[in-house]
Amino acid sequence: MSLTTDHLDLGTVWRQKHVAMPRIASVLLPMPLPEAFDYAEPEGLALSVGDHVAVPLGPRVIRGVVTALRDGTGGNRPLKAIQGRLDDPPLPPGVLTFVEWAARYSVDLPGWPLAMALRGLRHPPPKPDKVLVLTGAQPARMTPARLKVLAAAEGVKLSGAALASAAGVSAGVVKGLVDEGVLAVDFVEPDRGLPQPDLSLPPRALNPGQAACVETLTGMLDAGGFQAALLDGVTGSGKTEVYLETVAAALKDPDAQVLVLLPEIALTQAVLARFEQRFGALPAEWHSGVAPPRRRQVWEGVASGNARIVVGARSALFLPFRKLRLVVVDEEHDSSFKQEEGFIYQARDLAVARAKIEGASVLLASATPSLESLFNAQAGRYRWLRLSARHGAAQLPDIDLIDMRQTPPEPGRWLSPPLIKAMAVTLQRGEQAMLFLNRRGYAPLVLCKACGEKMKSPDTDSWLVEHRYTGRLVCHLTGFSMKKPEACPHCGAKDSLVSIGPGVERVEEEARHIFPDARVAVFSSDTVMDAEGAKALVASMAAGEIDILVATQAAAKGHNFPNLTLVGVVDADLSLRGGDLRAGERTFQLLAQAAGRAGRHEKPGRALLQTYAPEHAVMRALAAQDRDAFVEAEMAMRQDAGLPPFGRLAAVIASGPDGEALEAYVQALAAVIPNAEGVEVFGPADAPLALVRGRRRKRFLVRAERNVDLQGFLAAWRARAKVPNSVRVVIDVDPYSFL
DNA sequence: AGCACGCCGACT
DNA sequence: GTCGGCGTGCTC
Repeated sequence: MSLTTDHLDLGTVWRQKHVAMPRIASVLLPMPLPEAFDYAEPEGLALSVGDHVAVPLGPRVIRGVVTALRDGTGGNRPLKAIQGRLDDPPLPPGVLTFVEWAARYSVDLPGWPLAMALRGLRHPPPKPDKVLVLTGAQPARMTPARLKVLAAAEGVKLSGAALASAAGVSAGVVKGLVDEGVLAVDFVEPDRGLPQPDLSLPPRALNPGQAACVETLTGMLDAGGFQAALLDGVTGSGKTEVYLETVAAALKDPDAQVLVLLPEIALTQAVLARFEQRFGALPAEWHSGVAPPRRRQVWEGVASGNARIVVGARSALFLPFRKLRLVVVDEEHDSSFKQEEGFIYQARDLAVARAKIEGASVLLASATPSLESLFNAQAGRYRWLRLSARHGAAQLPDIDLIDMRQTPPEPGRWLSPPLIKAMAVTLQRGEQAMLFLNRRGYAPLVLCKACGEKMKSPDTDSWLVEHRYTGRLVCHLTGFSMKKPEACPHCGAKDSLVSIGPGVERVEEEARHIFPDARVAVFSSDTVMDAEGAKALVASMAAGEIDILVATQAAAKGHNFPNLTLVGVVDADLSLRGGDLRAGERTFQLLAQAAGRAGRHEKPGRALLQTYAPEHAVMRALAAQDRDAFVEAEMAMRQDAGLPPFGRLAAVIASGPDGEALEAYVQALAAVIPNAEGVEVFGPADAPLALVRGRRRKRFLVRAERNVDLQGFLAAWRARAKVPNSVRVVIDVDPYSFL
C-alpha cells in the first residue's frame, strides 16, 4: 500500500454546459521537486486553487494540490491531464501561502512543507464500528445462555465480542443468534470526538495582574488583524489561566479557531485536562502520539472548522485552519520547537508567520523567554505583558551556588558536602528533594584504562553512553547500542573499561549509598517510557512515596509537588559547556525551570546549584534571581558579536561517504560565495561531529546583518555549485544545534 | 520520494 | 545462460 496513492477517491466530475477556454493548473506535489508542475485541466472539471487532485507523474498517479490556474495549453510540449479531483476538503489559501513562505524561509523545496500540510490525509478515517442489534425475532430454541445474551443486548449496540462478555457467554452463542437472525449486524460511526467547547462555562478567577493581561489580549483580538504579544511571567504566575481566557475570548466569534502549540513533552494529560475543565470538552490533539485514523479526523475537523481548539506540537502549524484567530506558543523558549531533521524550521517563528498570513493574533508565553522574543518585545514589535505574582502563598525558592572548587565531592562522587547536608535536613523534615542532572544513563563516557581508547559509536564520532539498567552502551545520536564488553575491543585488556562522568543512574546510586533508608527514583526518558509511566511516577512523587527523585530535563517542568522543597542541580555548568550560541540562555532557562520546582506551595523551597564557575554571569544572575541582569549581559554579548537576535545565522552542512568528493564540493562551493554586503561566510570546517553513520561532514557558517535577505543569499549560493550525487547539502537557517 | 533504466556477480 | 544488486536520473 503506497503512502501517496491510496484513498484517492475521485470526486464528482462536473460537466459544464458550454466549452470553456482550456486551462493550465499548477499542481504542487508533496515531494522534493523544485517547483509546482503544470497539468492540463480536463474540460469541465472547474478546478479551484486549493483543490486536491490526482495527477500522473511518470508511471504513477499521486496526490497534489492546485496552487494556480491560468488560461492556455501546453504549447509545443503537450501537458499531461489531471486525472481528477479528490473529495478531500480543499486547502485554504492561507495554508498555501504559508507552505510557500515556509519553503522560502527554510531555503528548502515547497514539497516538504506541503507534505506536512497533508500529513492528516495519508490514512483513512476510522472505520464504522460493527455492532449487533436485536431484530425482534425469537430464536428457534431458547437456552439459558441465549437468554442472557438477549437481556444484555436489550437497547444497546455492542460489538459481538463485547456482547458475549457482557452476557458472560462464549462468542459461539452470539454467533448462533446472528446466524438465526435474532441479532443483526449494524454499523455505527465511531465517536467523531470533536466536541464543541462550552463557552458559557464561568471563567476562572483571575488575580489583578492576570486580568490586566487578559484585557490587553482581548483588546488585541478585538482590534483584529495580525497582532503579537509576549506573555512573560515567572513560573507559577498563572500564564495558563491567562491564555485560557484569551482563547475563550477568541472563540466568541462562532467560526474562530485557536491553535495552542506546546513542546512535545509538555503535551500531557494534565495540560489537556486544564482545557477540558475550562471548556467542558477536550481540545483536538495533534502530535506524534496521535493514531493515524484520529489524525485524519482532526485534520478534517480543522479543515471544516469543526475543531475550534487544537492543542498540538510544532507540526500542528501546518493544519488547514479555515479561520485561525489566535495562535498560542506556550514555553516559547523551548528549543524543541526547532525541528532539526528533514524539513528544518523553528515553529515559534513560523507560528508568527502563520498568524501574519491569517491576520490572526499570536501569543508567545514563557517564564524565561528567548532572547529573540525579548528583543522583539523591547523593540515594540510584540506587546510585552509581564506577570510577576506567584499563586497564593507560594514563593520562588532561594537559589544558592555551591562552589565545587571550595567544597568538592569525594573523588569519584558527584554530590558535594553542602548539597548532601541540605538533603539530609530536607529528608529529616519529611520533605522531598530532587536532584537534577540533564544526562541520561550511568556515565556519558566509557574508556579503557589500559589503552585510553574511548568507546564510540561505529562510523560516528560520538561517545557511547553507559546504561547500567540495561547493561548496554548506547549512542544517543544514532541509536546504536551494544552489550558492554568484558574486554576492551581495541587492546583486548580484561576488566579495563572505566565509566567516566555522571549520569542520572550514577547519581541515583550515590544517593542510595548516602541515604540508604530513603526511597530514590529516577525520572528520565529511559525509566519513564510513556505518558502512563510519567503519570504513575508523578503521582507517586506527589503522594510522598518518593524521597529523592533524580531527574533529567523530562521532569524539569510542569509538575507541582507540594512537598518538594529542595532542588539540587548536580552539574549546573553542563549546558554551558560545548560553547554554542545559546549555551548561556539554555542554561539559565533550564536551571530556572528546575529551581522553580521547589516550594511551589506553602513551604518555602531552596535550590542549590553545583558549579565550578560561580563567577560566570549566568550563575550570578541565577543566584541573584535577576533575569534582567542576565538578559542584559547576554544581549550585550550578542550585539557585540553580531549574533542573533542582532544578526542572522545559517549553517550549510555538506555530508557524504566519499571524503574526496565531499572536499571537492565544499572547495567548489567556497570558490563561488556570492559577494554580498553585510554577509560573512566562515568555513568550510569539519563539523563538530565530523563523522556520523559513516558520512563525513563539513560545515560553513553564514553570519548576516539583520536587514540582509539571508535566504536569498543562501539559495543563490547553493545554485552556483553542482552537488555531486554522493553529497547531501542541508541548510539550517537560525541553527540551534551546532553539531 | 518513487520508480525505471542500466550495467556487473552467484544461481534457479 | 538469467535474476538481481543498487547507482543515476527523471518526473509537468
